[in-house]
Amino acid sequence: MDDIRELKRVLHKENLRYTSQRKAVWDELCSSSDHRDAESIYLALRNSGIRVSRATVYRTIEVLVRHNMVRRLDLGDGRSRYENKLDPKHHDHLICLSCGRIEEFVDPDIEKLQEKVAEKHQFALRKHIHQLFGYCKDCQ
Amino acid sequence: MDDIRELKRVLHKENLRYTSQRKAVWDELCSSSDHRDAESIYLALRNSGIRVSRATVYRTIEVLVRHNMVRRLDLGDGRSRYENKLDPKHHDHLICLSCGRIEEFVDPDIEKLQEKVAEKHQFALRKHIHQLFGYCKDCQ
DNA sequence: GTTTCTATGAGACTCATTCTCATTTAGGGG
DNA sequence: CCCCTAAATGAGAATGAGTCTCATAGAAAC
Repeated sequence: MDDIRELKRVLHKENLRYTSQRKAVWDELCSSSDHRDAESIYLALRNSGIRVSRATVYRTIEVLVRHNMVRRLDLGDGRSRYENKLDPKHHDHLICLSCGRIEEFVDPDIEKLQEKVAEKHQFALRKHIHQLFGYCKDCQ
Repeated sequence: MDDIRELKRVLHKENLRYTSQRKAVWDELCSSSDHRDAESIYLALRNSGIRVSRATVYRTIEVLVRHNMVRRLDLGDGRSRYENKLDPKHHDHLICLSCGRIEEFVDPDIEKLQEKVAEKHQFALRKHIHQLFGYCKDCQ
């Protein structure tokens, strides 16, 4: 991956050091486009022999989220999930209540309507959460 | 409040007993249309002299949510909020990132588009979370 | 290489929520 | 009204995701 450049750029900008652990966490988040929780990232790294602690995984994710390289998702089960956000196309999520499967959707009309709602309420919109919960076609 | 009837009906339907604690939690949730967390409900009841435990507050809310009398909100700060849902008009939320103020919104067009998205993905839609985060007019 | 100052790891800690289990209570007979 | 039994409750222990602490390791500057 050459997205390492992006990581270096961001760390440099904040006067943070480029370390093997920060690289490893970012690589792991780039290696799949899944919705990963912190523990699974921690375990994946440990299992591939990388010496890292949970604290560092959390601390690194924190930095990545702050710099918009990673998006934090809350699926309502008490564990945050993270997805690599370098691929810049915005999307929201459909979540199956039975099997947990996650599908992504984009709807420009909804996006526009959201902006109108915010405007009407005089809110300066920064982000949104839009999640549809139901049963996927295999679970109905 | 005469919504006590609704509580009795639901408890009866599930062969659960009508207790003073369950009544108190439900009353408290009806007494304001706010977005309350479990601790504030617990404290409000204790302060008005009602003998109840945190466990019972949580257990009762669980029943109320299961029976659609209460909606659970997740504002992303690690504490669930609850709102009385007897007043049946559905709404979603605008949340101020600075002062925490919550405004409600309804947009029938968005609701319709959501259904279309679910249909396109062959999901049987059960519920959704739609939250807009930004800065309210006082905080900008 | 030495200095300096940030990053890390291990494990303690926090805090919302859930669980356990001994005790109390609701509610249907008698 | 009282009894009986299963369900509900309270107190506090347990859980689990996430954060904090602090001694040590390692990067960057000199």
